[in-house]
Amino acid sequence: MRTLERIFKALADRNRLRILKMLEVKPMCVCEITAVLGIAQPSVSRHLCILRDAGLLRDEKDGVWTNYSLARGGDGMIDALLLQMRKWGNADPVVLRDRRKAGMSNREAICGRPACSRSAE
Amino acid sequence: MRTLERIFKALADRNRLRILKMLEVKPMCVCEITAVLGIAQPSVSRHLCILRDAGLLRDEKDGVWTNYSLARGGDGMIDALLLQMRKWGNADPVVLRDRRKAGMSNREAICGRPACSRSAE
DNA sequence: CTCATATATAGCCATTATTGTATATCGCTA
DNA sequence: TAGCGATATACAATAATGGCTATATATGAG
Repeated sequence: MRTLERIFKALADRNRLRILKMLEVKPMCVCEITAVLGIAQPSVSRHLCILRDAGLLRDEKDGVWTNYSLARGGDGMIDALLLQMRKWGNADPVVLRDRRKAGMSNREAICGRPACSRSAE
Repeated sequence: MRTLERIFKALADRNRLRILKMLEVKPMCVCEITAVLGIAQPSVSRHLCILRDAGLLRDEKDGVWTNYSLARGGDGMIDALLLQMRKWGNADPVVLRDRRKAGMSNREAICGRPACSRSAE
């Protein structure tokens, strides 16, 4: 019950839904998600934290970056919910725009300023 | 997106989840639900309103009473969600207790005081 | 070591959500 | 019509949420 409530609380926010819908396409790092959402980075960090704590996302550190992706293969409840979610909201203009933005601006385009020396990637 | 958010917001509350889980067993009127939840009646009314506006419940007036039941046969999204919900939280102690209470105390037992003249039912 | 960058945390503020009390509304019965 | 009970609405107080700014942490480069 506590778990169920936490999951639904995590889903009960417009920006967090946007995050989930864009992560359905591909894993993304915090700076990419921040660029798409257009809100402050700390806000994004907190949203990601809430989604992760609810079990909906997993994070994987990759050097300086933290990549977030949809959780899978864990709790059956989460899997079922994420599977359902994939069917919903795909025609929403905001989701479409976010995905377009996410597709265009990959990490290099966002964080890849000269001073960042991201050439190793 | 707006719809999705409203649905999840409706589900993101402990007492509203309790309401849904007890309505999975049988339709109930407001006074029955109030007796089970143990919170003030206006609060219950408000919760029911939120769940109904999200499309999760439907209400049906029956004389003095308003019976609430799970929505069905309407939006595919709601149906799928309610179907999933039936699988979750059934072992939760709170859900079990609520259902036991709901089963024992039918409307007559709750509202059926002598002055209420519920003999017609 | 020092700096720059990516991400997380802390603190504060504005908004929203939840609750209870009081009151209004509606339906039934006498 | 008067009265009672079931439900809904109004309102005020408190709590929770989401956003931003500032700062801390961590990782890699030089």
